[in-house]
Amino acid sequence: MTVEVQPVRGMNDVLPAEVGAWQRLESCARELLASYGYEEIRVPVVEHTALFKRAIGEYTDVVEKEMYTFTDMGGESLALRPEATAGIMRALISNGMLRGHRHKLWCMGPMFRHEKPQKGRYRQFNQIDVEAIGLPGPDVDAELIALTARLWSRLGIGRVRLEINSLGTPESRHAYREKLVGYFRAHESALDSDSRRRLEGNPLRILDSKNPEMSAIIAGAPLLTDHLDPQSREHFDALCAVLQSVGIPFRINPRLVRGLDYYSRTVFEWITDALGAQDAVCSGGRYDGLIAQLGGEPTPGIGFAMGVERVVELLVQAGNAPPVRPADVYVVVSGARASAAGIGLVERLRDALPARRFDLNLGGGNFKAQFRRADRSGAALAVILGDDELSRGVAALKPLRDEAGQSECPLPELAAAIAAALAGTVMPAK
RNA sequence: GUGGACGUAGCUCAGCUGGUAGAGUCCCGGGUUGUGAUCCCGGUUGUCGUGGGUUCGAGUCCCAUCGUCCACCCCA
Repeated sequence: MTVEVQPVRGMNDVLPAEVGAWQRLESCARELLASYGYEEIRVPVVEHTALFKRAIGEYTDVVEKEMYTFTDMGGESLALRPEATAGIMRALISNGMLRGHRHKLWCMGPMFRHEKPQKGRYRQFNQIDVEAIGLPGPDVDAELIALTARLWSRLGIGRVRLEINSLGTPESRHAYREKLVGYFRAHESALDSDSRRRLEGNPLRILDSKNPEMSAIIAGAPLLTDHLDPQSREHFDALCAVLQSVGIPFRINPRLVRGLDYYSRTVFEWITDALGAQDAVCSGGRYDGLIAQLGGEPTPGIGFAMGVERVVELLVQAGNAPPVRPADVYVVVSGARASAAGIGLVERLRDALPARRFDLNLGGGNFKAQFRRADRSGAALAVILGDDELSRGVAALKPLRDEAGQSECPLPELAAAIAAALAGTVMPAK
């Protein structure tokens, strides 16, 4: 295939056969978020590069090597958003929405990261992003997690489990980080090359290493959980208590750290064993310092991002992707007069039965071909209108999915007859 | 960014130690001058991912490149 008709690497089409699973997730999430009092916000896909550097952290992988950055014609450095939180916080500040107000917001759309694609990891990918602003928690932390748990159960997704941790305040995390670096420096000869590199940039991530040879040394490392400041400790204990009281199982993972710099205190991650190496389905945490860091009035916040492609994959694997819904009625026309009258007839049927799906044979074709199309369309019922029927003021009705015979029906009664014939079939969801 | 596997019809795939590309499916037409899933008959479809090289001759061997998948890394 020539290069210009290939999609850009890591950027995928969602085809009609797959789109049902996306719609189910989207409508389910919309409904659920509304029921928890969250409002939708839409923000640009492009922001100033500096915003992401400030928010996410200049020395994170996301900013350092994964951002789609470009200079626009005015000479400004802009970037395709690699995540949504920064843009939403910017919107709250630029629209003067803080001033002590609380906001519960969600946002859905594409994100961009220049990574090497693999299963569950794409260069353009979609997230459902949920943010609660102006609430210090831990009550909102627990509610947000409960919301995600409810989404899984509504979608019938079972292969996920929850891990939580607390990163403490920036101060306590900084103190812990010193201690951790000291420990790893003392064992530097035992570290692999990845871990040595992280010692400078992000020593907390060493704890997350997948290298089995590192597990012994990691097991001996000081734990973040043991170095929390008293308020963070209390916050975290309260969160755990609420989760227990509402019956959401979780595992405390003291090695759970997040990749973006802005997180503090509560972090959580829903992980799965069904997606290969990309096991994070939905993750987030508290970012109490972020808004102030961006120049807004100091305001606490917590949020999470859900990987839509990953959740859709789980939905499909669970067998809960809705099947493509075929037409209810296929209309076969024959002869010049009937062909011309066909569209008028179907338009009247659509007026009478707005929830039903009508597939009018388009593009001609002989009877055999039209019936073949009718069959393959999956329609339950064929309506046949030929010049003969037209001149007698009737149409023929033929059930395609059972052995009931063909019948004729006067045109004025056709809609009622179709409604009766389809009575046993599923009406489409709105 | 690093490593491994793989690219043959729209789709799923076959193609021996190099000899000039095949099956199923799909689609279209006919058998049935107005009746579909089966059956029978017929038909269309390929720069063998791309570009070089070796050879009398390359889908097959070599090199490069692009793409897909998987893992590392990173993360949703």
